[in-house]
Amino acid sequence: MALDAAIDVFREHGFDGTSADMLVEAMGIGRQSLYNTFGDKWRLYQAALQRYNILEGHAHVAALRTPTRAVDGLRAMMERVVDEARKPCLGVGAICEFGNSKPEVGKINAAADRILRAAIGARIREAQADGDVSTDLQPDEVVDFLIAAFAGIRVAARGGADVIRLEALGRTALRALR
Amino acid sequence: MALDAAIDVFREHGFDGTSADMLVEAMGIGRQSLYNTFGDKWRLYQAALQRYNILEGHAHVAALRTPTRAVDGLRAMMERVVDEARKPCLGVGAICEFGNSKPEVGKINAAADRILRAAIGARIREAQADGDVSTDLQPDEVVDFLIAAFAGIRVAARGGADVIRLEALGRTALRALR
DNA sequence: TCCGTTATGGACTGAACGTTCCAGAAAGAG
DNA sequence: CTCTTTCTGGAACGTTCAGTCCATAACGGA
Repeated sequence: MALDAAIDVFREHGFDGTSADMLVEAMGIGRQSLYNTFGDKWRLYQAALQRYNILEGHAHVAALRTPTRAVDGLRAMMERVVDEARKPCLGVGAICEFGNSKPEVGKINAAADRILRAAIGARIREAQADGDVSTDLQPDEVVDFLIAAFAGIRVAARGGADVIRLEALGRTALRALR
Repeated sequence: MALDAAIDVFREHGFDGTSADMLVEAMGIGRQSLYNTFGDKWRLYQAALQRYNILEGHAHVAALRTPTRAVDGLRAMMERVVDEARKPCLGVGAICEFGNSKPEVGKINAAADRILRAAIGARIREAQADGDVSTDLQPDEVVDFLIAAFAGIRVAARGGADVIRLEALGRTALRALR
C-alpha cells in the first residue's frame, strides 16, 4: 500500500518534483520507516517504477487477451490506454525525465517492455492471419508503433486533451494497421 | 545566443533538473547578468520555451510547405521530426514535467500549437483534395493524430530507439492517413 | 505477562539550491 | 578622456532538501 501511494506521487510529480516529505505524508509511514524499508529516495523510485511496470503490463496483457478475436484485443488495449490516460504514466515520465542518463531506469523499462512486446507481437500475427491487420506490415514495427502511439496519447492527455480527442487519437492510430 | 544555450540545457535536463550554475556556465554570462536580464529561473524557462516553440514551429511549417504536393509536405515534416528526434523536445518535456499545473506553460504551448495546427490542417485538406489523404478522416483529428505521433516518436527517441525504428514509426503513422 | 523486533516522529546535519549583495571591470557615448 | 551604463565574479543569505540520530511507542510471539 505504501509503495502504491509512492507510485501515485511519482506519477504526478516525477522524481525531482517529489520531496521526501511528500512521500512520507502520502505513504502514511514514518520517515524513518521509509528509509529503513526502501533505502533512499532513488531506490524507492526504482521500486515504484518496477511495480508500476508490472501492474501496467499485466493490465495491458489482460485487455489484449480478453476478446477472442485478436484485432479486438488490440482495440481493447488501446481503449484501456485512453481510459486510463488521465493519470500520468510513470514509464513515460521516467523516460522524459531521465532519457538514457540512468541505466537502472532503462533496465527496468526494458525488462517490462520485452514481455509486453512479445504479447502484442503474438496478437498482431494472429490478427494478420485473421485478415484484420495488413500483411504488408512487419509485426515488430507495428508493436513499436502501438507503444509509441500509447506514449503520444498519454502526452496529449497530460497536456490537457479531453476524452473525445483521446478516443479519436486511438481510433486514428488503429487505422494504420488496416 | 545565451537564450539558445539555456534552451539546450532545459531540453536535456528539464526545469527541476537544471541548476542556476548549469545555466550560468552554458549561457556564458555572469550569474548577475542572468538575473538582471531574465528575472529568475522560472521566467528564463518560460522565455526559453517560448523561443523554442517559435523556432520549432517555423521549422515545422517550412518543411510542411516546401514540397509542392501536400502529402509530400506532411512526409517532409514527419522526416524532420525523425531526424531531429535525437535531441529532446522542450515542449514534450514541459508537458511531462508540469502537466496542467503551470498555466503559463499551457498558454505558451497553446499559442504555438494554434499556429502549427492551422498550417497542418490546411495542408491536410489540400492532400484530401489531391486524393492522397482519405476523405473519411476529419482534418482536425488528423492534425491531433500527427502531433501525438510526433510526441510518441520523441518519447521513443528519448528512450533510446535508433533511427531505423524512428523512421519505421513515422512511416507507419502516415499509413493511418491513407 | 514479558521481551525482542519493528515503527514512529522530532530534532538535527551537511550540502545544494535560488537569489541577492557588492565592489570592481569592461564597454560605449559624448 | 570622462561619465554612465552594463557586465562580471565571488561572497553571502535564507531556504529546502535528502538522509541520519535517538529516544520512545507500538506490536507480536511465547
